Amino acid sequence: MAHTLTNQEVAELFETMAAALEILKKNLFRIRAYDRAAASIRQTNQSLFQLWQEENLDSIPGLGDTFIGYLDELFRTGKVKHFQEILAKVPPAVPDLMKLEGVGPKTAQALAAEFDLPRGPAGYKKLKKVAQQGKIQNLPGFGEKSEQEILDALANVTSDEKRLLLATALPIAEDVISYLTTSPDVLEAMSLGSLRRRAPTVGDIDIGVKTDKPDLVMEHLLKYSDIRQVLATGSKSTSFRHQTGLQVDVKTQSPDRWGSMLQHFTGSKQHNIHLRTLALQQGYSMSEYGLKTEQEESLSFEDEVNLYNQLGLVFIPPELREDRGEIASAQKGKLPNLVDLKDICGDLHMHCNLDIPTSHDRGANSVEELLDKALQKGYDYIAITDHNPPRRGLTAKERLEVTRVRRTQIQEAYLRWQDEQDRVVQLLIGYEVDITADGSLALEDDVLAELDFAIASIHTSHKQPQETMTERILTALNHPKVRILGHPTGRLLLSRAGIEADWPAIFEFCAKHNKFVEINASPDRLDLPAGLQRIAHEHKVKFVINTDTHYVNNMDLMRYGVWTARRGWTAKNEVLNTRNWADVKQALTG
DNA sequence: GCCGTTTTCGGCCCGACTGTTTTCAGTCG
Repeated sequence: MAHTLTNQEVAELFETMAAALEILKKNLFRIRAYDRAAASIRQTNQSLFQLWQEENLDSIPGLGDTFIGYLDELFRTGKVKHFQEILAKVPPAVPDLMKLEGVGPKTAQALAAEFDLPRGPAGYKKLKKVAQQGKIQNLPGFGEKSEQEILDALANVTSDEKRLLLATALPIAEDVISYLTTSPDVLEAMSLGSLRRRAPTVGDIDIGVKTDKPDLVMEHLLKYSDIRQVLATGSKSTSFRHQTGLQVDVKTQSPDRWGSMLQHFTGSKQHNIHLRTLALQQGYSMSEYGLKTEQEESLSFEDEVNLYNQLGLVFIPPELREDRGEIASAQKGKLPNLVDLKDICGDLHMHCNLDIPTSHDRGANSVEELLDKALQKGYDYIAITDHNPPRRGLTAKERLEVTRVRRTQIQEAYLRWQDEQDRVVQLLIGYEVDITADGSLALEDDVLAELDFAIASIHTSHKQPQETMTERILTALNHPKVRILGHPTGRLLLSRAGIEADWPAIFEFCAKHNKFVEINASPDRLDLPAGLQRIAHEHKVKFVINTDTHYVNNMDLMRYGVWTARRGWTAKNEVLNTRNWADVKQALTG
């Protein structure tokens, strides 16, 4: 009987092992190997368990023969004997204690051993008690301040650990940046880290400031009104907890080293480690300040392009910096020509507010409002794709009837609107059709025949087993009217994992039958995820980037879809809605 | 314990900040 574990659970296990080995003062590089493997597992989109079943675990960087052996044992038996032996040697409370801010393996070990702390909430409770009694400050290596810090960390333990959607964090960062730039000493300020890499969710906000007067900038920053608590402050770096609970790190750098600082704090960590290893091979030691030769000569960089070039690489866009092969590709000068927001010529998935029965939520705005916005954005075409009429409560005949009425109403509104414009915005009329649990579409063929095209999406029964799900999707895609697979995995960031399916089989089908795979720009979806896009490329799949607009201003979220596509290494020529109207019309209705 | 346009052995990224320290260890990113 196999034991299913999520990637997160396995990653945590490896992190716990790394901490235990550190406490036991084992070889530093062995510890680092566990940490690297954990990081690698965390950022893998594919299920580790599934990869194990397919004997593909060696495709994950950082997993060698030994680790793969451990994982094999873990998935077969639910435990790893070697891990249990190691973990038995450290107090059981250590992993929980390490979740506290400022508490690492050594501190956790010292506290757990001294006070005989149990694991979980009981351990936190006892720790709080001894801290309040002033018993911690008397331990060697501890003092009054570290005791207080432990109390502060305990107070934050529940509210912490939160990740936010990219679209939630970005405006917070933009507010801090706009405050910073009110100081004349700030020459430039921009978000770095996972925010700049446009990761789907972010755990903190990193901001870089270009300045010649770092002390004055930090002084200015500490007066920012939304600071809840200052965590650390110096002239190079200040960290604070924002009112929202999010941690914000602000770093300063002089203009002559701005490029190195951007690179360093944009990360990712794994990308930087790889890059520094490459630098070492070329005789440089690399840091946030620049490169140093073996003769201690320093090279500084005002911008990132020069820095990458110095290492023999073409510039790597931030979205690619995840150590997923981008460094090797940049050495060969072979990075894809990534799609850009300005390449987008239209939006092919949006919902309007016509009073026609729909199976899911209707849009909030009229056809004319959507067209106005499309014109304003310079689009050449849009598609209005409301949810299909429901199966319950309507007869097949009524579904056909409301579909015809809808089409007439949209067309009349469109013609009236277009008549008043100098520029043409082309319009397609479709539905977003539910893929029902058995793979049939939620509409009859004669209703589908009324449409220009259909997007097929899963909105129910997300938990079907992989084989059923795959068959279900392939059956739906097989209908000639269906041209787009909408929000393919159905994931909702921070709340729902995506479906399990045989993606290579689905992608192969899509490529062969000219079906387009949607990259949904809705900030809580960002679906198809980057890792699956990479697999889709291998099968020569074409994509379409859509906003799935329900409120007219959602059309401005297109940039999130483009960023997601870029993170998946998707090039302009792989995206349908970068093409002209004739191509799009042919592709969706031909 | 991983990994290889130097290698199947011998390397393995770099620095800021903090607290408790008389020169540094621990934590974090």
